[in-house]
This record gives sequence, C-alpha cells and structure tokens, in this order.
Amino acid sequence: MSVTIRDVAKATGVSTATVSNVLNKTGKVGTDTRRVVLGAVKRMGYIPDVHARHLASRHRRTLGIIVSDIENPFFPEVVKGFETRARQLGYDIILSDTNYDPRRTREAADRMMEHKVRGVAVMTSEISIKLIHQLARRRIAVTFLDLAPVRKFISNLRIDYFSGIQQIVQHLHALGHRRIAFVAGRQGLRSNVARLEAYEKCMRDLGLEPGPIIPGDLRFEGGRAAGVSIAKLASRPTAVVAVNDLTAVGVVKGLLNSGCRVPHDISVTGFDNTRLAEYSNPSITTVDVHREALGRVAADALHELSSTEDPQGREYPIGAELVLGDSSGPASH
Amino acid sequence: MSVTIRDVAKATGVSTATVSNVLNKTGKVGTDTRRVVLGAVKRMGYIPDVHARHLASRHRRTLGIIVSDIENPFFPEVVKGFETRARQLGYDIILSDTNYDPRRTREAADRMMEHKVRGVAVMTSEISIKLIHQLARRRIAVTFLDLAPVRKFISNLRIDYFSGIQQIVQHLHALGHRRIAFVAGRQGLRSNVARLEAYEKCMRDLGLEPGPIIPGDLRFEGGRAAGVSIAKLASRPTAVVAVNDLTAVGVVKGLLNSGCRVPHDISVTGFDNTRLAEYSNPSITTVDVHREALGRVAADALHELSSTEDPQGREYPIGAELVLGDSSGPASH
DNA sequence: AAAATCAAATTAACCGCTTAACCTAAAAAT
DNA sequence: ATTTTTAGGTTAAGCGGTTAATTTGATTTT
Repeated sequence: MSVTIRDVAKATGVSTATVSNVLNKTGKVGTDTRRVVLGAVKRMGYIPDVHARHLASRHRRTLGIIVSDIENPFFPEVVKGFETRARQLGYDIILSDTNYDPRRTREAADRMMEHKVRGVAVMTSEISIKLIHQLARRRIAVTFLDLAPVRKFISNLRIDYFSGIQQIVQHLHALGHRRIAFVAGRQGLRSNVARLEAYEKCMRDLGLEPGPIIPGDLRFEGGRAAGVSIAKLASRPTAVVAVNDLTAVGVVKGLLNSGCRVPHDISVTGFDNTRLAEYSNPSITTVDVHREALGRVAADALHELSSTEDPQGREYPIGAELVLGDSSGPASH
Repeated sequence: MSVTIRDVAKATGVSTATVSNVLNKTGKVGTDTRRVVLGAVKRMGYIPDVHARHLASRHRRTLGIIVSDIENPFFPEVVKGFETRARQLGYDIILSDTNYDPRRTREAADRMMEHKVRGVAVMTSEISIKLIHQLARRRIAVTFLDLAPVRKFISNLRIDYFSGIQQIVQHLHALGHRRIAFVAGRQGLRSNVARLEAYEKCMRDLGLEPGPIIPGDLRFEGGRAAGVSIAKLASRPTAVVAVNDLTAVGVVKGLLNSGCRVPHDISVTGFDNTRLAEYSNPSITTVDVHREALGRVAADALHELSSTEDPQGREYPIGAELVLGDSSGPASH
C-alpha cells in the first residue's frame, strides 16, 4: 500500500541495506549515494514503519508512563517533563491512564509489555508490587513512587513529603498559629498517609498537640464539607493544613460560606502547587513538589537503569518547597 | 530473549498458526487444544509483541490524538473521552503534545505516520491544512476542529461557539446588563475569533453596542491585567465576557484587587467550564463545551471514516451549554 | 607487482507474528 | 460405498525493516 524501503531502493537502484544505512546514519554510505537516496525518500514521501523497525532492530526505543488520572492536575506536568526528557534521549513514549482502577492498571502493564517498552514510569500507587516485579523480571526498567525497596531494574522516586509538610507547619507556627487542624485524604494512599504522619510529627516537634484531623476525599467537595464543619468547631483552629490543593480550595469555600474569612480568621494551606492554588481566590499557600522534575528524573532514571551493565536500582530524591500564597496570615487569636 | 509464539507452540506441540488462532479467537481450534495452549500461554507468561502483530496483520489498530498542550485543562478530558471510546472500539492509542509549536506539530504528524495509525484526531489549530491533506492522502482518517471543509478521509468537529456565547450574552442581558465588555484571546486562533465574532453579533442582535474589547492572552495574567484596566474605565461596563475560564478568573482577581466586587459591582463570565470555573471563588458562570463528548465523537468519527467503503468526511456538531456560577448577577446600575 | 587494507555497497537471514493455501481424517450427504 | 463437507490442524510465505557476513573495486603498503 504505502511506500516501503524496497520501493525507495528500487527507485534509486541501490539495495535496501543502503537505504537503511542512509536513514540510520551509520556513515557507511558514500556522499553522493546518500544524497540520491535522501532525495528519493523526500520525493516519494517515504516514512519508515515503526513496527517493522522495532521488530528488526532488537533495540527497544520506547518508554512508558502510567498515571492514575490525566485529569488530575498533578499529572499533566509530570507527563510533560517525562515526555520532553524522553524525547531528548531519543525515546518514543506511550501513556496509560488507569483511572485509579486496579484492573486498568493490570491492562496498562500488559500494554507496556506488549509494546516491549524499555522502561516504564509508574506514577500511580494502585499498582501491586507483584506487577512491578513482573515487569522487572522481563528486564523492563521501572520507577515508582515510594512503593517498595529498590532492586534490579527498579528505582524509586522519593518525594520529600516530610520536608514539604514541615515547611508548612513551621510557616504557620512562625505566624503564631498554635491550633492547627489537618484535613486528610484517602487512607490507603501512601502519599496521603505520609503527609498526615509528617503533620503529626512536626506538630509534636514544635510541642503542639496534633488535631483535630478531619476526613476528606481528595476532592473539592470533601474539602468544602470539612471547611463547613471546621467553622462550627467549638475550639476553632486558627489554621488548617489540607492534604492537597483541591481540598484546600474546598476548605476555603466551606469556610467562606460559613462566614469565616481567609486568611483573616483562619489560614488554609494546600499541597502540590497546582495551578488551582495560584488561580484560586485567595491564592493558596502550598508546597511545590517539582512535578516537571519528577517526570524528567523518571525518564533519566529509566534511561540509566536500562543502559547500564548492572541494572541495580537506586533512590532519586524529589524536592518540595513552600510557595507562599494569600491564604495564610498571622494567627487571629 | 522473551518468550515468543514459537516457544509456546513448541511447548505444546502445535504449530504457531494454531497458537495464533487461539489467541485471536478465530474459532478454528478444538476445545481441548485451545485449553492446552491457553494453559501454556499463562504458565509461560507469553505476551504477544504488538509490533510483530501490526506488521504481520495488515490491520491498523491504532488511533492517534494530537493536542496542543496537555497542561491546558481543556485537553485532559478530551483525551479521556477519546481514549475510553477508542479502547471500547478495540484501538490502541498514541498521544502527541505539540506545545503550540508548529515544528512539533509536524513531528507529531510524522509520528502518526510512522506508527501507521488508522486515524488521528487533530485537536489543535497550529496544524497546517497541508499536513492534514498529507495524512489523508495516506488514507489516514482525520478529524479536526473547524479548520477546513470536509473531504475524503477528513471529518470536522464543529463546536458551537456561537450558541455558547449567545447563551452567555442573553443571560447577562436578562439580568439587566447593557454595557458588556469582552476580554479577547489570541488573534490567530480560530476558536477565539469565533467567540469574539459571536459576541459582537449577539450584542447587535439585542440592539446593544459591542465593546469595549480588551486584549488578553488566554492566560491568568492577561485576564488579571484586563480586570485592572476595566476597573479604571470611565464608563465602566457592568459585565465582562471573557474568552475563556482562565481569563475570567484573572479578570475576577484583577477586579477584586481594584476594589470591584464580583458579581455585586461587575459580573464576569468564562468559557470552557474547566474545573477552575467551579473551584474559583466566586465560581464562574461559563459555557460547557462537552469536552468528553468531543473526544468520544472524535473516536467514533475516525472509526466510521476508516471503516466504510466511501470514506467521505462529514460534520459532527458538538454542543455547548450555559453553566451558571456565582460570578454573574443582576446589573448594579 | 603483489599483498593488505579500506570504503562502499550487496546479499540474505532473520525479528515475531498472521494468514492464505493446503492437508487429513472423520462425519454427513448422496 | 462413494463423494462431499467440515473440523482441526499444518506449512510456508510474507509484513517492512535491520544487520552480520560477504563481495567488489580502488587505494595504500610493502
């Protein structure tokens, strides 16, 4: 149907090997022959078939990335960082979205194996350790987020949640806050639990009693409900640490609807530094976890892991830093 | 290296053709043989190679989608709708992000051709008509957004910008607004121009004079600046129609910072119904363009276009409807 | 002048899978 | 009893590239 390497070879009177060598710049072809071939390629509109190329050359030139939910504003930036770096390194990319569904996570992993990827960045926590090991056993490099210890073909991207929460709590403490509530996320999610534990530890380190801890759902609505209930508390906290930005925005809405001004009456902080934090009114004090770097480092890690003699995984720390917004201010009383 | 169909065939004592037939459920294999093969497949952890499969069967089972910027909250939902539907139809998906860059758009199109996709949904306007025709000439089905007339292999997804803006303007008019400003986006972008023109026409239809028209940049900052300048206007409008949600949120911020209350003093509307509109404070009155449907319809259109005898393109209307928020209210004077 | 080296190309064997064409034995039709 | 059909396989030829091994002719070395 479409034009193949054989067509180009025939049209220029050379062998397919020569055309292939021209296209792959192996430097084994004379200047004039190269020119002729390149001319024919352009003229005939020849575009090599990725599948044939993959099949013939035993090089794996694809990197995969699995995310929970591309609609979650956390992920697009990660994907972008990953994609940009991966392309620089010469990789093709395939993306899978699991929609937080373990079944789809299995399918995503299958897809990665079907595509014979060289490595895959697992950016979701709904994946089982078994699945990761299954990938690694097939000599597919894997990076994940704080799920298990590193081993052969498995590296870990460690986001410094503790430091992020610490900066938040210390910031609020410095502003005079002593009663600081926490609006939680989901129980099972490691990244959420880490934030909660960090909050508790940081509070104690400052000689403060943690709590109250209000359940949330990682969504706007959960945050809003939490905000409403906080406004009603007898001994009202002067600050609220929310598990993420979306929750924080919800908390703000709930508080405002209940007649509490932010930050005048109550300060609110988020986590993740999504655009939402910036655009919201007031803008949210939050923690930036360098999402783009997260994606970039993942690509680098996979490249490293899959290019070395000894594919032993390692840890890659991902920084987090405080971003001041208008939602935090001096304690009111 | 990894286990191939030949390994499975050898292990079960049948031919590769039989294994292939089992896996592809052609129904040409006896029950017990199938069971034995399936057993071996599972036990040996055999996963077929997508590339080999593509190459051998002349079926194209991949659909592509090209977006401007996955970080732009408009696209993730479109991608999700597309992906979900495409998977239902049995397609594999590849995604390309152009970052609004024509060069990367060319590369994205190349990638689609290299992957021998069956169809591609072009969700960006930075693509040249030539490129689209190039794809169509290779018998790749294409959908795009209002870029050119339909033809063979080319369908058009027509978003009803006019109706959306009309609903906005009529809504404001019903609230008593007469001086309604417009904050524009980028000149070149068809989708932006369509909104501006719709605004002008709708105003005239109601016997109102359009304007002032303030330049924006499709971003938060441009909206904020516009908001500030609107607050200073001598004959201040009582309502502002922004070209998109992000701009609207910026306008709100600019107005608030200048001492104008929203919606008490000035109403503000957005466009696109991004999450931002909902989460912002006050929430933004906006227009929902059924993004998820956009993606879904694109997948359907490509499937249709590439499965029929006569691959003549057609138009697919995509609806848009008003979503009320807290940023619009009765005219103040 | 003969041997060795080198550049520039060709040949042909795959890569892992699908599928058209062919085979065989048992069941059904005549 | 013979022919036809059918179920359940096998064989082998690709799909569109890559690449190791080989050839060829010119250039350099000795």
